[in-house]
Amino acid sequence: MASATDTVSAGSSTEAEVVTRFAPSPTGFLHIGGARTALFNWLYARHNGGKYLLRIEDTDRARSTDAAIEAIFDGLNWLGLGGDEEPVFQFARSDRHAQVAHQMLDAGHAYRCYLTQEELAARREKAQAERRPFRIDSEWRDATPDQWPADQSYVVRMKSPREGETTIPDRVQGSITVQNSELDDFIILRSDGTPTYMLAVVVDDHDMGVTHVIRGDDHINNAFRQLVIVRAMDAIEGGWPDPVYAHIPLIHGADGAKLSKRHGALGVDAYRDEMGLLPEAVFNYLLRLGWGHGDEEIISRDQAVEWFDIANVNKGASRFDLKKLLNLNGHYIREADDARLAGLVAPRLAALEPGFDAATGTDLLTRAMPVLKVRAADLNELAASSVFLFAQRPLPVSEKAAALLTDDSRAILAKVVAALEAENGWTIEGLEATLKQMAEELGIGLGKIAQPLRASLTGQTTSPGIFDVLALLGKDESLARIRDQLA
RNA sequence: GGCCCCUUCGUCUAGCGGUCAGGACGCGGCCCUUUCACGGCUGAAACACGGGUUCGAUUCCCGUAGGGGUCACCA
Repeated sequence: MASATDTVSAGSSTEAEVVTRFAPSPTGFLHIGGARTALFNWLYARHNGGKYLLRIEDTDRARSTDAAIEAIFDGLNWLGLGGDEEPVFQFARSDRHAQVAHQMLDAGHAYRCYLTQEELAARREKAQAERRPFRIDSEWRDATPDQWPADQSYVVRMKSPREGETTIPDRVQGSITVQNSELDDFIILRSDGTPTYMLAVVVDDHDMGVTHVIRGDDHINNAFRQLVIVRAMDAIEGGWPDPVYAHIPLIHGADGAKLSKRHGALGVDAYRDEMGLLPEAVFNYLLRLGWGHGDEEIISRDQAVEWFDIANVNKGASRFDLKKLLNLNGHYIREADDARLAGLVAPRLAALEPGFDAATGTDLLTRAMPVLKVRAADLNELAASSVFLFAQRPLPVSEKAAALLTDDSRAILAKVVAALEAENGWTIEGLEATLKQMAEELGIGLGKIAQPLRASLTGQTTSPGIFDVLALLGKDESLARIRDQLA
């Protein structure tokens, strides 16, 4: 059966198909670094017309949680980085992992090691005390079955090569060479018979047909160990080619240190919910972190798929810059559809202004969006700037706005009321003409009218253009708000 | 500490032997302007250091320094 499958796939076009995968462990939310790894995998697969798969590495039963799994899928879907097939859950495949381990055990590529954790710890300490590097050198490596203790548990270790060197032609980092003497006999099956990550990854990647392993460069050292397994299996049954490795640099915090909770290793849900970012902005920002295409900054999804190549991925780590992310977000907000934005802003606005009811207010919110969105960098700012539209009279007036409402300006506002009452069309153009004419007649700048007017209409010193505000609020509400400040 | 990797403005990057070292964010100035934004123009700002190779190095090689990653019966 295996040979039949091989024969079919060897000559078919699927043999050359690119298959990538994103394999997070569900021990926490999907952080920004993981999101970028997913993005690069997705992009590479799309660019090459291949497949992008998801695998949940939940073999650490103590630390894996369903909530984390949900958070990861949620985050990926938000960014449009869901897998092309149903995700694989690693833990469910432990029997197959163990099976492969035993194949290697039987073929002599791995061995039963009866060293206890206590013995290992003692040796490690001793080595440290003598200040010499510690490397596991198990006396069980070449033990014969008759030497195996009767009822003592054991782990299964790989017989890593001890001579020569191994070179990985990494697509991002270039050639990476390590002396095989640096490789230790790592464990593939724990004493309770469960597989370790090192084994599971290799087996799953093989079984899922993964051709390109694109992951953080903190896995570089693992690649050499994983290759030991790959080559052992290839020697045993064939059909286990070395995967193409591409170790992408990590993302650091603004201070250059490893990303931690303090500077941005938040879950992507935080970027969405707390910071009010748009997925396309995060997508674009992450794309430009460690990768570039000439002078291009604003890059759409389709454009990214067309341009992306691992060859252009930088080797050095990059720092996370929230300012630039926000700038990008502002750009995408300005480009976003008004109704969509209104929908996103509604819940935030409801939390800020009880007077807002999504059922009745979304229409006005949508109509206001064109003038609101040009001055917001995130959804929170957008919500805050739309509060005035739904605030209940009499409006709360900020300190700065109150300072604008002097006796002189109230006198002007009284004239404004009179002029506006006579206004019929209530169009932006009409209102503008009326107030500009009034300013001219009074021999004052338009600002002398606009600022107090803004204060009375919005309770703030900043807002969209004053004629837009008047038009949005409507005649009755506008006049009522102005009169509130004259009383 | 051993091993592996990295190094262009403050940050993200372009560059792939000969460029006034380009763009973006941020910062300064100017313009637009009823406020705030947006937008436009503009300014300051970088090839870590030392050796080579070469007619010529930001670019190739080797050191140094700095930074990062990794050294589990975690993933």
